[in-house]
Amino acid sequence: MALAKKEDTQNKIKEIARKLFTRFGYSSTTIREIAKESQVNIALVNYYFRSKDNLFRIIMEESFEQLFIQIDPIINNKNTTLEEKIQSLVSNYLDFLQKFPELPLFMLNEIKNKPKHLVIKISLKKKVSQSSLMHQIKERNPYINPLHFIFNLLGMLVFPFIMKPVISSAKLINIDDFNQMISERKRLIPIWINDILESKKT
Amino acid sequence: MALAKKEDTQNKIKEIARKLFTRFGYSSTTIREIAKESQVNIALVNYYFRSKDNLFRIIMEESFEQLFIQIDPIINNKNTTLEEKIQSLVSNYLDFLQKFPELPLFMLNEIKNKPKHLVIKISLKKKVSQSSLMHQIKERNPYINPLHFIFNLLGMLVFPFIMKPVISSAKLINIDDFNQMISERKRLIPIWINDILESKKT
DNA sequence: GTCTATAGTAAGATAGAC
DNA sequence: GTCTATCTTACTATAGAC
Repeated sequence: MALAKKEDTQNKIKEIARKLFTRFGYSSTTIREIAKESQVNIALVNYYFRSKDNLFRIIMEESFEQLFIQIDPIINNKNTTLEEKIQSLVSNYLDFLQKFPELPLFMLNEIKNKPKHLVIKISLKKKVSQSSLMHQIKERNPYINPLHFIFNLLGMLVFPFIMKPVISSAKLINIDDFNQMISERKRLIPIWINDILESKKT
Repeated sequence: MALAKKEDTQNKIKEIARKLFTRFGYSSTTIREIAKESQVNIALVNYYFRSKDNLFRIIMEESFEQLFIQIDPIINNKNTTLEEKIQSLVSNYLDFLQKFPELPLFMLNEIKNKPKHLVIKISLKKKVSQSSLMHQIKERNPYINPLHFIFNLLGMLVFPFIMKPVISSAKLINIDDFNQMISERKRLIPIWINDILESKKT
């Protein structure tokens, strides 16, 4: 009972913290606000997580893993064609981003501001460059650095969500039309990526 | 003479502030640090700019204008073809981004965190949707919402710079290879955009 | 496990001297 | 125009009671 309560409270604090960090960033989020929204005292947050910095680090690591756990099994599946991988990536990632639309901008910005949090991710290079996806891209179009296609694919997926705050503020389109466009992109991005992979080899 | 000194100091403070705000964001930048780097006292910063918030607002407005002053004359030029517009956009914007690589991530993040700063930009909708570029895209491919192409074009241009901190931290590629890739993209993006504009109309 | 109370620090802002 | 000194506030963190 005490244990269950403990797990509950600790987890509640973490999830509130995740929400606030993701929305407002590290510096604009205070332990006070986290405690208040979690309906506990400031001291308790530090009791469970020792410091604001440590709490943030835990959340960053979890978010990072969440971001990459989506794509890792897809890009390293040896039994799928390039087309199947792209289709699967687009579909899974857009679903994921619709659930957590603020995650990419938050992560990218915090990584920029505090590179120390990135110690774990040096493995990223090996993960990406040795992936099955990378090899298949290289095979399909040997004339162009495959990173270009990674940039293009990731950009097509992520960029609308990074622009979302601007779109909302400027009332460029409303939220329904935005979601409508994301649905269309599930169908269109694989076609576009295929087009540019097949593009004239100059 | 006193006037020249005034202009000098005021401007120096603003440029230091711009650098710090752009690198570390609003909340992580302190007036103390701005003053220190500008080699003046805290009081002087407030003397010239009244408050941190006001200084930030001025810099945001200038940065925003700088971002759009690049593209406005290009997308609204009635005497150029779609291909010429795209070529010109890609070339100018990548040059601009190589000079100010941190600007997009900074702007996008601050807009997300403080939407109040976006009052001026409701005109953005009219600017974009009524632009000559938008009409030409619609003409070229009437089957797909032209915003898709705007997303794709902007994403292809901006996304590598938004990813730059991750790339550096993860040592995915080094800075020379990055710049090399940006140069290649000046040539490649217009080709790719043309490909997806011509894509099968499903 | 959870709270109150408080120490210690750092921030934004301004009054007043030069 | 520029600085020193200071007020006020808000933050992180922890000691100690329950």
